[in-house]
Amino acid sequence: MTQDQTILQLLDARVVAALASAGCDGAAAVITPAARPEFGDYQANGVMGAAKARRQNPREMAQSVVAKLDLVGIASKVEIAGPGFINITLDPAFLAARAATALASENLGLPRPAAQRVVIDYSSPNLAKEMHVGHLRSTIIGDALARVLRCLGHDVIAQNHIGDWGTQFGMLTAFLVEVEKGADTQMALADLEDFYRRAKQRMDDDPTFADMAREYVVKLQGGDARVGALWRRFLEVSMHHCEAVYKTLGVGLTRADLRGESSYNAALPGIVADLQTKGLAVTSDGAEVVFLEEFKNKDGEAQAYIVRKQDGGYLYSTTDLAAVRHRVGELHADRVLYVVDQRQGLHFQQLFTLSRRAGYVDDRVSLEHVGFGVMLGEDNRPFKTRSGDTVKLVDLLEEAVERAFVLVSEKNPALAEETRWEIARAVGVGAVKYADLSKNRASDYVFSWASMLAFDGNTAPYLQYAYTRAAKVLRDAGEFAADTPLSLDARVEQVLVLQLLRLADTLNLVARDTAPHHLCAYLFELAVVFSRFYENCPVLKSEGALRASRLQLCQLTARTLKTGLGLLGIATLEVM
RNA sequence: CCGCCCGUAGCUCAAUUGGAUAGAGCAACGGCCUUCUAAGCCGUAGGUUACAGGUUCGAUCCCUGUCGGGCGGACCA
Repeated sequence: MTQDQTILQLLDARVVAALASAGCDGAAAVITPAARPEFGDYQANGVMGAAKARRQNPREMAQSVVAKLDLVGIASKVEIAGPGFINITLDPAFLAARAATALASENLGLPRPAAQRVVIDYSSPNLAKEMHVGHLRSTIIGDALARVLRCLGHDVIAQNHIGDWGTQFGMLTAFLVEVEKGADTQMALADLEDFYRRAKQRMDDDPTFADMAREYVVKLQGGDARVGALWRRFLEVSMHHCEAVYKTLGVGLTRADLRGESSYNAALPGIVADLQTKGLAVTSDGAEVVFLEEFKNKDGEAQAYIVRKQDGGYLYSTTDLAAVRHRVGELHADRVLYVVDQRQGLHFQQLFTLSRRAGYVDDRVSLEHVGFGVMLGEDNRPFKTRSGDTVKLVDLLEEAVERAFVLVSEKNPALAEETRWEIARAVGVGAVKYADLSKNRASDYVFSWASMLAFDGNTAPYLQYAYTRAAKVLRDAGEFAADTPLSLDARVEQVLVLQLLRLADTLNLVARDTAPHHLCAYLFELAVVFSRFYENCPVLKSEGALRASRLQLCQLTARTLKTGLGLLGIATLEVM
């Protein structure tokens, strides 16, 4: 059983109807949760705007809207305040009934909108190197969005657009041949960063090697079997590194989601030829270039978007054009999300403009660059360690788990060591992910070990802790009548239910704005309200219908926290 | 030179897209464990939302300008 409307949507529909009856056809209701407790539970802000547009007195219009407003069985109080706000307090019996429906539902009563096919391009590491902290954001933001959109009933196709093609693979495969004379492949590639550095060094030191590397690029691109085999071996080892990180992170990407740059290689000449045929690409200084007048260069002329270099090589512009054509033409995407850092904003604007002009994407398809800010160091410069390297993702996660283990052992020394490690993994990795996901993705943010590895306050462990508290109460309660009508007498119980019932609105917001931090904020607020309830409303010590009612609130809270954290890719624990 | 993003409490971040008295966490200070896990709860303090104008019933949000940061801008991605 699912609700066909959230409370917010229900109120919106009712207020819109009332506005229409009051002579404001088409006016928006603008419902939001109440800004302050004394304003009730929800407020409608639309009257002021409607009155302004019609040059009428907003207070009077609010009067006539409220007179037409039918909230029988929904609200216990409707008031007009300030310049024309309509404040709505919901009837506790209505809340209780909605909560009961959510409890009885398999999926917490989440609505299922008309499903879209959504292609999400995320993670997309460069396989020439090891994943570093910079890859964290794309990976976990994309993963969270994929989970949320699937939960809402959309058909999500993940595309891990790995960097598995390009000139550096000539150098790497050539170097692989050299090192294999001495050691075995696994050993040599145990540390990819090191391997890359050594290969680069050879390039700089030895002209003969550099020539060989260039020759290998040509061979690889020409389909040479031997170099191709080396390339595949290298990728295999590199993918294992990535998969280890995905496993630790709890990210759902699999081999089936791989669709690397190399897979578009064969399509690139066709893309350029097609752009030429359509009169979009022209030869300029030996390169194939599309001039887009939407974008001006420094002389105020149409800016160049190069799709083939002078030397005949292709660029990521070409690859991305092939990819978007594939995603829309063959995967039939209604919406394509690119979870790629903000610096590539201009590239995506050009890509989107050109792919529409070339007819690869029609107007019904939404192309969205889900850009995120770069990670900065504490000096506000792009994040690097003291030695100038970036921090490897595996090292960050390992550090987080170890610190969490120390803490778990302090708090709960009686637990078996293996159990403590299990908790430490969920807590440590959860903390890192939450620290990142809880921030607005658009702005740059400062990397700090302290805040990534914090376990108090607005952090994943706080949410996990709230879950274990609810779970423990339920375990200790034993059997209870789970269909007892809810009695929401205490205000804190009403507020808890109100928050519980806002999950669907939150997920809609996350899906619309591609912004997982709204879900973090929601879950934090839920945990705060639950903790307040937990402190003020004894559950196991209460009796009869009240006990059963409170146990159901624990149950709905536990399920909501588990679901919500699950959508962020963060594990919950029965004990911590 | 042009373009995009950003500037909010000491620090790290929010603010449901123009709504009411700008909210959290950390750090600081004070209180609460013979009552379901104190990774918790309650309280105090902390703000001219970079600055100056403008638009209107109302601006952190929109417009103009200034200052300060980050990033892009023909052959890396």
